[in-house]
Amino acid sequence: MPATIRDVARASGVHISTVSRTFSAPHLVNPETRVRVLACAEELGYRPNRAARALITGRTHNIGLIIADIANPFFPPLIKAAEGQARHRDYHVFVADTNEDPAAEEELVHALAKQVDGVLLCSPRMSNALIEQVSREVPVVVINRQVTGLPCVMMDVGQGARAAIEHLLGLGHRQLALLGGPRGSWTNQQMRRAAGAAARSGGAELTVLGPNPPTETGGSALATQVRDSGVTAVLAYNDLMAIGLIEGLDHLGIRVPQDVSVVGVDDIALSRLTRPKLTTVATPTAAAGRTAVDMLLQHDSELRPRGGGRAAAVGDRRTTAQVMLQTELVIRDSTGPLPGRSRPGSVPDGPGPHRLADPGSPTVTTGGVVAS
Amino acid sequence: MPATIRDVARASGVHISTVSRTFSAPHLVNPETRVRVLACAEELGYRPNRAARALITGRTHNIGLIIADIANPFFPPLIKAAEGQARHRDYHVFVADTNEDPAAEEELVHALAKQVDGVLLCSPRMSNALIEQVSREVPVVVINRQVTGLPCVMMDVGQGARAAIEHLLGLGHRQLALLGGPRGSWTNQQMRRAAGAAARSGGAELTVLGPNPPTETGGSALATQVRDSGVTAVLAYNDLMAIGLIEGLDHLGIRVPQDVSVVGVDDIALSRLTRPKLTTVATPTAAAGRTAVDMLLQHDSELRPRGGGRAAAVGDRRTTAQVMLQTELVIRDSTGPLPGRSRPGSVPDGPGPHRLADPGSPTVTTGGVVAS
DNA sequence: TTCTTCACTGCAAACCTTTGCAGCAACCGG
DNA sequence: CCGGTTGCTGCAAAGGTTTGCAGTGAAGAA
Repeated sequence: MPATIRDVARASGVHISTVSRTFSAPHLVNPETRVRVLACAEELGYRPNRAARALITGRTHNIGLIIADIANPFFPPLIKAAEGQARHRDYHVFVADTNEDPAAEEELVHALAKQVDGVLLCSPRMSNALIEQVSREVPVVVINRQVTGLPCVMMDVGQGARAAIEHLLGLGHRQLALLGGPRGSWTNQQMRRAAGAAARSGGAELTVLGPNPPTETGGSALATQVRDSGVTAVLAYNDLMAIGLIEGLDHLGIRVPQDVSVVGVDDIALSRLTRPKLTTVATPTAAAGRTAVDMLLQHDSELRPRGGGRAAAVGDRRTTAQVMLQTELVIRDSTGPLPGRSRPGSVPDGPGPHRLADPGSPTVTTGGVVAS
Repeated sequence: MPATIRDVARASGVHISTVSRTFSAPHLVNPETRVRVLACAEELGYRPNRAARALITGRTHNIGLIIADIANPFFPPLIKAAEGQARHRDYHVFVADTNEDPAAEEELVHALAKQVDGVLLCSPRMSNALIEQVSREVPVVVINRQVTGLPCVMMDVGQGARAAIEHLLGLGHRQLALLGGPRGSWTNQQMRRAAGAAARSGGAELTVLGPNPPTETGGSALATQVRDSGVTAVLAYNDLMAIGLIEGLDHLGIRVPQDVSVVGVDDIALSRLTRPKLTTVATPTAAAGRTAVDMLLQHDSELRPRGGGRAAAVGDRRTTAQVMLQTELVIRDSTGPLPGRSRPGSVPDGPGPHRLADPGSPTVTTGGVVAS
């Protein structure tokens, strides 16, 4: 039913190669011929078959985006930013969700491999070794993880966690807890290390609870543990867990921030909607999406050798940069002074969130260019 | 670099067709040969090129899912359900986001057309005529919209809106407002019609405000209008708008539900997290995702004719069913009795949500099978 | 022994497109 | 009038796979 290039050629009385050129190199064909061909194509509803084109050009003009959990509101801004950036470069993004399952992750990248020019691996749960292996099959940019030899875009959650801990120390807290995220998460490691160091150097004690599923339920399930541990302030792996925890504490009759302070990570839209509004470490998710697409497509314009070897596909790994994006602590209403010293009952509604305008572009390249 | 079928054939000393059969019809090849071929394939890291396979079989084993806005928490459960169902049938789902833009929508389905076996059009914003047109290019199942002659899965928001209005009437409200959704939304029409009828037959007045963007901001922007209109209860197009409205009213010093009652639609996870918890119309989004995939793939097993015509691709339209899924009103804390009669200050925390277990499968086929 | 059947494998066409090369006509400068 | 350039078009190979058909050898039946 769908018209092929041959149908158009027949209808317009030219060779198929002329039709092909009409679409992929219009300047090579006579204007008169061109309009005739275009008219026929229009009439027949012809659209070039991208799969067939990909077979020979080696370019699909698609990129894959693999993420752990679409339902986590952390991802949509990243997805949208990546889509927008890709669209500018005439690429499409296919999103796939792995349900936090490393096996599904691997299967997906294999399924995607031949249908896309590269994949963005976002917050991968699989091992570094496996990532390196799949990166030999298809160009990969890793988001939210550092793996040597591969292009990565990371968010400096270590710095964020440190800022959060220091904020809590400044409020007088000395008994702190960290709600760990999922096993296999690089972010989790970074936070743990940085938070631990910050707490130690502030003379405070940090209890680590976890690993846990990085969801609201994961957070609320920890409420009793948090209560029993006697801590007065908590840093959660992400906002969802923080919100879940607040919810769970509420059920136990523990108030936030009067009795316990809670800090999240991500600054998802939701964190502005809950009561109390969440103090959190804002991560530049949109910038991460844009940057990752740029890195994957940086060699876009390079010509592809015909015949000889396979395509020097997009994202040729001759220079692999590693980019670290900055995070920022946004102070809202879920943190307050240590219970003992608080002016009871009143939450300081004072200065409100002291946050700079949306980071967007202040991307800091720490890794620079690394030869591989 | 990536190994092709030819490399494997050479390595294992057989013809490429044997290699091909080893993967797509193992019973046709000698067990000994098979293990040898598999071993070589394993060693070379060979994976069949799905694009090339699709070129000849006419089946990509991919399905496209086009949605208006990934950031809307309404969609993720649907996406996940569709992915799960597809995986069972050995299909992959590619998700794409249109940013609520009808033009992007059309472009996307064209881009997807040749790379998938069918597309799920979820809450489309384009015209019915356009949908019918693209459905001639690629099999389509429409979600959240009724278009005659095409398979559709809908949620009965009309019934939901009616139930919501009746709930509000029961609480004594007579001045009602409906916060409209985006232009081009079928759901919007259904709600408007049903809510209008229910209000009329209850002797109440219904003001329609809109159209509006179906987001939290869209809701909060309407706060002053709602105040000035003097209504005492509001039904919003979706939960996001409802939550935004509550937020906006809060800034104006108007309390929910004491001063104004608010009902949302969708029952997104978030609606259980805000304070007050949202009264809302629960929609069976997961079931919708599953059902849509099933409908698209129902002719999966049919053999494809070689040569002759093009593939009788998936979702052959010989019988096109239209399925209507039921919705359910979930009463929580954002609705209360008419201000005049209320016991001031206390929100009835009483019976809590009186909701049946997650609907899941109670899917009701209203349309039955329709010849096309 | 001869014929049939069977299990397996090879051959080659087909899917739809891109692209290097060659052909061809018209035009230009000399 | 000739050699060269320019602008356009056709030819055919290539890309990786599937699959109908035909061929092979061996086993079984008559």
